[in-house]
Amino acid sequence: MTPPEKNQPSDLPKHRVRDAEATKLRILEAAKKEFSQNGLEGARVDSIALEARANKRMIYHYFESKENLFKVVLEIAYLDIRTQEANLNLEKLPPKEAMITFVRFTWDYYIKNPEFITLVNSENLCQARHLRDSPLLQEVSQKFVSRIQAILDQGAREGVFRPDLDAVQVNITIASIGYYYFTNRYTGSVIFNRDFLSPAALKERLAFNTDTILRLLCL
Amino acid sequence: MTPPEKNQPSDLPKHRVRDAEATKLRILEAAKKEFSQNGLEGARVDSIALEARANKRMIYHYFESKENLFKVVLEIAYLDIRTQEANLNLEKLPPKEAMITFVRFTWDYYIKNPEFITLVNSENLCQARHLRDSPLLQEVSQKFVSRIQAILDQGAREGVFRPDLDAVQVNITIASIGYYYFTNRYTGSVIFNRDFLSPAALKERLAFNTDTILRLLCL
DNA sequence: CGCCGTTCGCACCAATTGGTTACTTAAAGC
DNA sequence: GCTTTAAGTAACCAATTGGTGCGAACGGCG
Repeated sequence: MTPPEKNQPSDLPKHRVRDAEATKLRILEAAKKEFSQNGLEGARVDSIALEARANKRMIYHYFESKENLFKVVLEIAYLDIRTQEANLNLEKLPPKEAMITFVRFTWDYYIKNPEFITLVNSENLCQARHLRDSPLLQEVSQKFVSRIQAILDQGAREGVFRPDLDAVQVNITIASIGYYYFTNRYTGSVIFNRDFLSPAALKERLAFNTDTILRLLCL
Repeated sequence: MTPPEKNQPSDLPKHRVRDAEATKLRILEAAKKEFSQNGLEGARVDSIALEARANKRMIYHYFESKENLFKVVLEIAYLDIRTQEANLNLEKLPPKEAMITFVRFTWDYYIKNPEFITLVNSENLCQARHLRDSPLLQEVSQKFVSRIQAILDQGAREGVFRPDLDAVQVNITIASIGYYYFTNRYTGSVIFNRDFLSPAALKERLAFNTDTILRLLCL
């Protein structure tokens, strides 16, 4: 009797075709999942290898150590959110619309990329020792802050925003009111006896957050 | 030659006096420190025993397992912040002053109890499985929300606050703008190239947060 | 004083962990 | 085709981990 899945011609072969890049990507994807679910200490290298359908030896071949693998995963995650944010082209919008869009983008990003938050939490638990010397990340972040500052300044010039708003403070506030909601959704659900992730709750919270930020920014 | 510290008569004796309560307390204190520094998975039972100057066997005797020890530590931490908050007697203050005091209290609590934040983060990493069934905590939290709601309602009646403010949303916002600042201070310092914990930065952020909340609450 | 439960300490275990040695095999270059 | 380089595998290891078995000793009670 032939195997039923004939439409997968020798799919999942015993000896996979050699493809270093694909293997690296699978490892990175599996590592992101494992690290975000279990933290840096809780993550198991064997689990990552299994999930990536790669041999454990390959992980050490490509990424040297568990710690370094975490560092790479984290850097990619940071670069991703900054890249997507840059692609919003906020500077082409009126300041108020730009900030509303930015608040919504940050919110949506957390929803679509829940791993990001737990990865950042893990990095802070170990005092950011992995990206302490990451000049690329610092440069990208610097540009990011400058873009937000330009929007705030433009808004002030147009008379819709308060003058002298600090982009760092504003950005911390925007990130925090979304970040906290998601990172603490489990304890929050217990304490406040609410489902934090119901569509209604999500919609209500985003509206609340947008309102909070507009009240903070506008004259 | 006699030992110099005569004022400590046989302090740190080889065979410590038997005191179950004191031993439990030392274990809990050491556990809080270890869990908050290394997370649930990263924490080492041997380290806790060493730090507590107790035998590892005692930890399992009094607390059954590492997981249960974490649960007890976490519950105590939650009860502590709620107890201190209740002792503020916010209801005796005018609504606006009450909320300003509450924002400052939350902020100060995070500064004085940095372990609280990392413990909560650890609990959320494992989806709050330890305090999922903690009726005591749920009851305390319920009263806490009611107190804040009473203040918001009173403020609305007096015409200083907007009507129909949701105490849960407001409280999440107040907690978040402080919590995020501290939990992400390490990655934040790298990304924004600032010292998040300098006295000037702390003062500025508290002022910013108080302003943010007043703009959110007031008419 | 002597009993006995509680408090404590040592040595130990089975299981798991991150990481490695030694080898095989596919594919790119000539 | 043949060689060389790199991709991939399996078995293994030393160290560490959460957790225990068991005996010792302190101290309250009768």
